[in-house]
Amino acid sequence: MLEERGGKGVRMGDIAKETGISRQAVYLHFSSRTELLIATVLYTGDQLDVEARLAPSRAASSGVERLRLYIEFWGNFIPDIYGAGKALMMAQDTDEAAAAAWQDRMLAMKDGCRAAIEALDDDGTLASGWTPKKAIEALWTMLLVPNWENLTNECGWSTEEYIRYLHLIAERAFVKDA
Amino acid sequence: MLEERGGKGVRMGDIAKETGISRQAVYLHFSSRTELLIATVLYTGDQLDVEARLAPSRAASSGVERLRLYIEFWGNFIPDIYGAGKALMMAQDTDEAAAAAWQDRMLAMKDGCRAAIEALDDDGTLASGWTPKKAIEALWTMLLVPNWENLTNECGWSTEEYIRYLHLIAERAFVKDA
DNA sequence: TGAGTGACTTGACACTGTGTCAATTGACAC
DNA sequence: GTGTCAATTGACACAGTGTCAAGTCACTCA
Repeated sequence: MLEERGGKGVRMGDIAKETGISRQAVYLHFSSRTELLIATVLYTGDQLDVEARLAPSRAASSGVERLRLYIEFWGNFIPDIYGAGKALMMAQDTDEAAAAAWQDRMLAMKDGCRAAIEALDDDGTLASGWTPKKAIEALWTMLLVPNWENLTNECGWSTEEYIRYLHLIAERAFVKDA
Repeated sequence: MLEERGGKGVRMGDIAKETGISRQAVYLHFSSRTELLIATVLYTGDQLDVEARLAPSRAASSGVERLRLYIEFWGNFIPDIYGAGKALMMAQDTDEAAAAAWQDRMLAMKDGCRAAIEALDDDGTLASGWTPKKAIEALWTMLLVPNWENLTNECGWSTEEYIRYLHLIAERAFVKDA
């Protein structure tokens, strides 16, 4: 349902109706809407076998390749978690627990950015002007979901275009002589 | 108040209390919370004399300079509208009118991106791999408020750092041989 | 057979915040 | 001295989340 509706307009009552149980029964399984959303995000991640999808980028033989493959992983991953993710993002404004949970997921994504930038740095191919820390933060920010949201929803970019142009930007910004 | 609290937790009753009138009297001036937020964003923009601040970038003698000056303008402008802007962004999720109003402001910002990229294109200095349309959309997305929010709030970047590193990224991504 | 248990149901209710409505007040203008 | 305008007070509707109490139904174990 979250996927169908882009994370918007899914209430506890809707979920109950859809599953054929009462609204109160939903609360017997999840103590709050936020807890349900968090569980959904985590479950979705598990189902999609994140580890397997990350394997290529982890196996990369150079920093540049690692960066490319990580962007490719992420660009293909976002669409699959967007519904639940968006709902959690929206809940952030009013719910501390939701904010912390989403923040945690995003910090996990940041680790991938760190790995890519550090690999570049180790190769001596991190572009001039950057400290690794600043480059990690910049790459991380670029990959945040609202950017993907704007490029796909407002600008009509496909997943392929998102990946292609993020490669372009990231390589020019972060890779020496790219 | 919006500025102080980062756009969060300002209710109609709080505004009433702060101004020393009743909550209902607020509704005599603004028919809804969204209308008040929109008015605040527009008023803030007027107060800050956007036109004057934009003058340098408009007077730029090259595409590269125009891009640089536009980023500088924007980087200095965001902090000043962030409070009201954030409140409007948060209202987007539940309120169509808020979404349309914020969208409209962001489209105005996109015009600046268009001017910069087209100036580059006219100079023949738009980097390879881009169509002007895609470059405009990419630059626009980079400059969106959530990115600034992440870099300043989560990463602790100052306005100066934001501007410096956005210059770096944008020039490498969009300017030929930069 | 009958007590206990666990998952679930129904229905009522508290809370928050937005927005509406009706009746009233006090000041100023002509 | 009447009209008007800005504001007031207080009550209320609405949506959505979360809580609570009482009851149902099936299954298990002694």
